[in-house]
Parts: sequence; structure tokens; C-alpha cells
Amino acid sequence: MSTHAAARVAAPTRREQILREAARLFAERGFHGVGVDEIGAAVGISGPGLYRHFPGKDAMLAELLVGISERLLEGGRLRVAEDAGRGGGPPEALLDALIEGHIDFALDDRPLITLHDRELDRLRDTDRKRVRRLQREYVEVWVGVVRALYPSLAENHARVTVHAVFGLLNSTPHLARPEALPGRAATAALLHRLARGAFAAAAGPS
Amino acid sequence: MSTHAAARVAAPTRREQILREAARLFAERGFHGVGVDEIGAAVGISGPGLYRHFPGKDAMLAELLVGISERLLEGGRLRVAEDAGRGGGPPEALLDALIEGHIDFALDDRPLITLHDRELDRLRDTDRKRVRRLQREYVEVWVGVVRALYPSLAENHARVTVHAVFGLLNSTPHLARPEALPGRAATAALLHRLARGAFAAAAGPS
DNA sequence: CCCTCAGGTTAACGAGCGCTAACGACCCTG
DNA sequence: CAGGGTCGTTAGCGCTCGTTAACCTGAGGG
Repeated sequence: MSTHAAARVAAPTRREQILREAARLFAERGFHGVGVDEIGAAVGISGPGLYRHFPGKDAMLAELLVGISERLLEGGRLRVAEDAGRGGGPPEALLDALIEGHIDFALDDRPLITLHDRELDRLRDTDRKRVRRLQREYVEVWVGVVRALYPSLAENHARVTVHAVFGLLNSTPHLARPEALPGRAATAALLHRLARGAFAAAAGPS
Repeated sequence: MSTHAAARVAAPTRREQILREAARLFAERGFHGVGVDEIGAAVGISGPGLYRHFPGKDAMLAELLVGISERLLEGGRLRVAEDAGRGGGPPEALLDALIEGHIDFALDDRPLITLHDRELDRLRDTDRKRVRRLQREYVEVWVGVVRALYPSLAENHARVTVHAVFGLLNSTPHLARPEALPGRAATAALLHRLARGAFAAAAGPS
């Protein structure tokens, strides 16, 4: 689509390179802690060359945060729709699908997950509201599924629980030494069990 | 101790005011997003007056982060020591005490909890290493208690689990609208159940 | 062969920020 | 009542950083 031949693996465009490196740097040292020269250097060009691709530093962060929020929400909705399309299987399976999808994000897009709940307040008002809306809708998708599975759980309790489980699932990107984790599959399985355990406990005694 | 009479409730010294407001502002807008003039204004003095109390802006963040890390570790060790002093009751009770103590921090010192895992990288090398050491020791206290209760749980799995439960417990300070929470007691009870459920699930199937 | 245009370059500007300097008001003590 | 220490003030310096301006280069097309 981009050049002429054999672009099967989609050679990353310069814009994508920049976004990727900016995400990594922002996650490592914070939005204000990274200069444009540094981002440029990370992709082999220098400083103001970035302005050929983005109107400003803010725009990079905005695109990153809006992008991941949209992908999370879209993924969640897709899984709910697939479940409904199958005629609605057991509610546990749907919750498992949501958990698994979120874990994939957390383990594979670690810088983005970090930015997602750390640098939101550095956005311009309009972008921040948009991201917050997407996040809220994503939470509501989960709340709906959780309450279908545990009808006894009050809505505000379900919301706090979902938020807490996000904190749980998003905890691994913050780890200082990622190499101390068990393998990817084992970590994913463990996180999955923890999340299910938390949900079960939320609905339990009360 | 400070002035002359009736300092029962410990009228906050200027230093403490500054730390309190700085913590709030840093948590709201990030370390680099807050200027010294703003911190000064928040306590009724202006800008460079802060330098009568702190050698620099970095020192405020360092004192905040070292302080909370020390208090968390100290609290954890105290509870373990109390338990040992009682001759070692049921292991569940000790874990419950740790959870309850951490929840108290998360709900009562929200800005500090936020800073604690968000702004660590803005510290000078020496301070950052110190905070990291304290955090690591705190995790180890939990890991020891968890493994006493669930001996089948491998050590690295226990560590990931403890980290994840911290993410879970620390999730409420990140909430956009804290007023949407149930009351403090209900929130604390819910978080407590979630944490216990996660630990139980960690030790469960696998 | 020239023109255009995408995608760079370096130089420099302007704003903001942390911090220092110099100074002043107040309170205590001898 | 002099003197000093505490705790402020305002002015301003120096540096960093995001952004803009002006210029350059190489590839594609009529």
C-alpha cells in the first residue's frame, strides 16, 4: 500500500517510528522529562525535523493516548459483539475474553499502558476529555459484563472493582526489572487468575 | 515541643504545610508540571521563600518519596513484629493486617501513593536507589507473609502477585471522581476482599 | 533540464523555570 | 535599645526547551 512491492510486514513509516520511540521515552522519563531533540535522535533525525510529521510535541502524546484508548475500547466491544453473535455463551467466557485481551495490551504495549494512566493530565482540554470518555466507556463495557456474571454486585462496587482490576493488570509494566518475571505465558496466566479471583471475591461475602 | 503552650494537635509547621501542598500539586500535574511559585502560593508565601525550608525543588520530592516509603516499610515490619510477639497467630490475620495498613495509606494519603509510583524517576540517583531499596524491602515483607500462608506459591509468582495487589490497592487514588466511591469503610472493605481474593486465586489452581 | 515537493538541516528566538542576591520586617534576648 | 536570627520579599540571571525561519538536497515528472 505504501511503496511498490512486498510490503507484507508493513515497513514502519517514519511517523510510526516516531510514535513508537516517543511512547518509550515518555514512559521512561515522563512527558516533560523528554525533549524533542531526544525523540528526534531516537529515530535518527534531529530536533525540529519532527515538525514535518507532527504539529507539536503535545500532538504526539495526544495521538498515542487517543490511539490506545480507542484500541482498548474497540477490542472490548468487539469481544462483547462476538459473544452476542454466538448467541451469548456462558458469561464467564466473555469475562475471560475481556481479561485476556487486556492482558495482551498490558504485556505487549507496555509503554502505552504506562502512559495511559500516568500522563493523561498533560493533554490539552479537548484531547483529555476525549480520552477520558473513551476510558469511561471501556470501564462501562466491563461493568456490564461483570454485572451480568455477578448480578448481586452493586453498580458502584462493580465500577470500583473493575478499576481495581485494571490497576492489577497494569501493574507489570511498572516493574523495575521485567526480566525477573516468569515467561510471558506464565505471567499472563497468573494475572488472569488474579483478576478472576478478585472478581469472585467482589461478588462473594459482602 | 515547638512553641510554648497547648500544642496537643500539633499545629502544622510551615515545612509540613509545604510538603503537604507540594504532594498534592505534584500528584495533580506532575513534578515537572508544577513551578516553585505555585507551591509557594499554595502555602501563602511566594516563590523563592521556599528556599528557607528546602535546598531545592528536588529535595521536596525526595523527602516525600523517602518518607512514604519508610512509613510503608515501617508499618509492615511493625505488624509482622506484633504478630511474632503474640507468638504468631493464624497467618491469615497477619496478611489481613498488612492489607488493612496498606489500604489506610492508599485511602488517606492519596497524593503520596500516586507520587510513589509515578514520579520515582525524577529523583537524583542516590535518592532513587534509596526509595527503590525501601520499596523492594516492603515487597519482601509481603512476599514472606504470603508464602507462609500459601507455601505452594513459587517465590517469583508471589512477587508478581504482591506487585499486582499493590496496583489493585493503589487504584483508587487514580480515580477521576473520588466522590463516586462508596463510603470510606465500604471502599476499604471491598478493596480488602479483592486483595484476599487475588491472593487466594494465586495459590489456587496452577 | 528545470521545477516541485517531501523531508531534512542549522540558527535563533522567546518564554518559562529553578535558583541566587540583596534587602527588609519582626521577634526575641541581653 | 542595640543586635542577631528567622522568615519573608522582589529583581534578575542563566539555562533549557518548544517552536519557527530560512535554507538545502535528492528524487520524480513533464
